[in-house]
Amino acid sequence: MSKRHWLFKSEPTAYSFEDLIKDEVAEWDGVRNYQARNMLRDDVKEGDGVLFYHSNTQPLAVVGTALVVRSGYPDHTAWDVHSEHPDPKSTPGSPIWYMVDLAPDKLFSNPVTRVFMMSNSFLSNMILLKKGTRLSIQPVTKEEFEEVVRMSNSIQ
DNA sequence: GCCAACGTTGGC
DNA sequence: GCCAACGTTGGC
Repeated sequence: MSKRHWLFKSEPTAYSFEDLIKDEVAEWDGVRNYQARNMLRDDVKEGDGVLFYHSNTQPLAVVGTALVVRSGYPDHTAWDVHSEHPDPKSTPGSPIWYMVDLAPDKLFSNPVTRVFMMSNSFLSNMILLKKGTRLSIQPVTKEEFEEVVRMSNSIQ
């Protein structure tokens, strides 16, 4: 089983990369989209690499990398009526929603902006850069992951 | 099972 | 603030 790579979106006003650094480990809870759920439940594994992207902000950018430190497990906030995203249909006995745990890896000294990424033809197949995609958990290739890291290092 | 209405995401 | 692109809901 080789390591996979992902891109996780987060609105920094809700949860930023700085928050992740402060917290050291975060339960990536609250994902309520079936496509993203399936990846969290089945495919996102401990040790996988994550590009951490800030959405709905300025500048839009990948701001660092993170590591998956726990593979998919049931999102217990779903059956907590006081949580941000309760779902009464999900129960401990038959969970619907899943999450993983993330830890920060590298904070980019220079964020890789969406505009910069769009200028790089190597990244043209990234789901993030396609029009209208709202998926908050996305697979990226090893090459795309490494290219974004390289772009960050290339910025003066 | 279809599809219109509605709500949300998120770039611009 | 606008609106395109989706996902979900619910009437039929």
